[in-house]
Amino acid sequence: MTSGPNLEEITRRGVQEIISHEQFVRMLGEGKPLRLKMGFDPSRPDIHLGHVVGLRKLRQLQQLGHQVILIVGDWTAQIGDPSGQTVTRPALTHEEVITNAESYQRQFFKVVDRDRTQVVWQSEWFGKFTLADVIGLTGRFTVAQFLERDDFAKRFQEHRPIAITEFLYPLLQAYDSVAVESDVEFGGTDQMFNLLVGRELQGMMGQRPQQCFLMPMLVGTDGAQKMSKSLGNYVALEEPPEDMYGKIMSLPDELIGPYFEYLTDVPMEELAELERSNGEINPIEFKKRLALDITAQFHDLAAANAAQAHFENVVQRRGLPEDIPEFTEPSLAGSQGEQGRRLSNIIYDAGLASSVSEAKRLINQGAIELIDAATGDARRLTRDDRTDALDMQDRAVLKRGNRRFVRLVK
RNA sequence: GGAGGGGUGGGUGAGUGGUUAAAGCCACCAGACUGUAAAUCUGGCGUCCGGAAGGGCUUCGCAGGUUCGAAUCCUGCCCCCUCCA
Repeated sequence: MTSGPNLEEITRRGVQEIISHEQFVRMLGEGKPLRLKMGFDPSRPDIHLGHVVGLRKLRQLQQLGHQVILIVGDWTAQIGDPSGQTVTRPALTHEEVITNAESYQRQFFKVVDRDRTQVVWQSEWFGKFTLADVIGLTGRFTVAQFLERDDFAKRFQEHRPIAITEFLYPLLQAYDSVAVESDVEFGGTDQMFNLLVGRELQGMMGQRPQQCFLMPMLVGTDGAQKMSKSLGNYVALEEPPEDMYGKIMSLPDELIGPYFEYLTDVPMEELAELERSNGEINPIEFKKRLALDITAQFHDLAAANAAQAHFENVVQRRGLPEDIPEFTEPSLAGSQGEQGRRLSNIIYDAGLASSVSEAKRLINQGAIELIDAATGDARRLTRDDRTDALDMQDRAVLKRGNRRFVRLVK
C-alpha cells in the first residue's frame, strides 16, 4: 500500500466533506485494508458522470490497498428513493433486479477495480429479518430525528406526502453498514442523512462508526441543476463516444473547471494555469481537451479522437457525418401514386420528427434541409410539398436542425 | 370517526357553462447570432387531413348524467392534503 495518489488529492479533490476528516486520516494510518461501502439501487441501473465523482474516489483508495463492498439494494429498491415525486413504483421482478444489477456492475467496473471489490446483496441479511427485527430497528430512532432530513422536512412543511416506508429507507441503508461492518461509506451530499444514520446505528450496535465520504453534486449539462437522469441533464457512461463528447462540449463554460477537477487526473497546478490563461485562449480549446479526456476514460483514445473529429466536422464545419442512418423511402422507387409522398410524412417516417404535425412545424421554421448526395449542395425546404415537386435523388440526405441526419435510399 | 380543501397539457399554475386545444412562467424544439457555451432576439410547442386558407378528432383524476353546448353543473368511484378527535 504505498504507491497511488497522495493523501491530499484523495481527501480534498472532488470531495465535499468527510465526516470526520480527522478520523478518516487516522484510519488510513492504521495500515489495515479498510472496508469501503457503496450501495446502489437496482431499480436505477444507469450510471452517469455525477456518480463517477465518487467512483473515482473508490478507485483511488483501492490503489492504496483498500477493499470496496458493493451492496445491491434489492430491498431498498422496493421502497424507492425518497425524492418526493416518486409515486409507488411497481415492484421489480427478480429477473429485472438481476438484469439491472448486471448492467450496473458492467458500468461500475469501468471505473472501480473489480479485483478489490466484493459484491453483496441486501437480501443476504434482510431475507432473514423478522418483524421483531424491524421493530427493534425502528425503535432506535424518532420521527423528530428523521424530520431533520432536508427532504423530509421540506415536504412535511409543504404538506406534501411522505410515505411511512420512506422512513424505512435510511434505516435499511444504515443497517447495511452494520451488516457489512463498513469503515467508510460513500455518497453524494444528498446522501448525508442516510450515511449519518448508518454511522449512528453502528455505534448503537457496538461497532466502530463508519466515516462518511461526501461528494459534491455535479452540475448537469443544463448548467443549472445537479446531474440526474430524471432531469435529463446527464451524460451516461454507456453513451456512444460521439454523444458523450458532444454533450460535454455543450456544457456551459463555468463547468469546465469543476469537471476537470472532479472527473480527470489533470494535475491541480495545471488547472490553475488554465484558469489564468482564461481570456487569452478560446475556452472551446479547454473544453475539447476535457471532452477528449473523459470520452477516452469510458471508451478509448481512438474512439475519443474519432468523436472529436466528428465534432469538428459536423458541428464546427457543419459537414456531413460519416455514418448516417439510412431510411428506405418508397417514393424514390417511383411507386407512390400520381403525386408522390408529402415531405412531412417522409420526415416523420424517417424518424426526424415525433409526429407529422411536428414535421410540418419544422418545415415552416426552416429547420429542414435536403443535401444532394453527389454535389453536396444543401437546399432548405420550406414547403410541405409532394415528392414530385421536391426533386429528391436517391441517397440524398435529409437534415433536421444542426445535427440530425437521415439518408434517403431506394 | 367528524369538518373542510384539492386532483388541469413534460413541470408549475390560471380558468367555475359557449369568444378554451385551454392564460402566464419554466422546460423543450427551431431560426438569427455564435465557440453545439452564455446572453439576446424571433417563431413554435395535442394530433390528423389540406399547398394554403381552413377543417376533423382527442385532452382538464376515473365512470356515468344534465345541457343545443361542460375543464367548468349533478351522481358515484379513486387518490392527495389540512384541521378536530
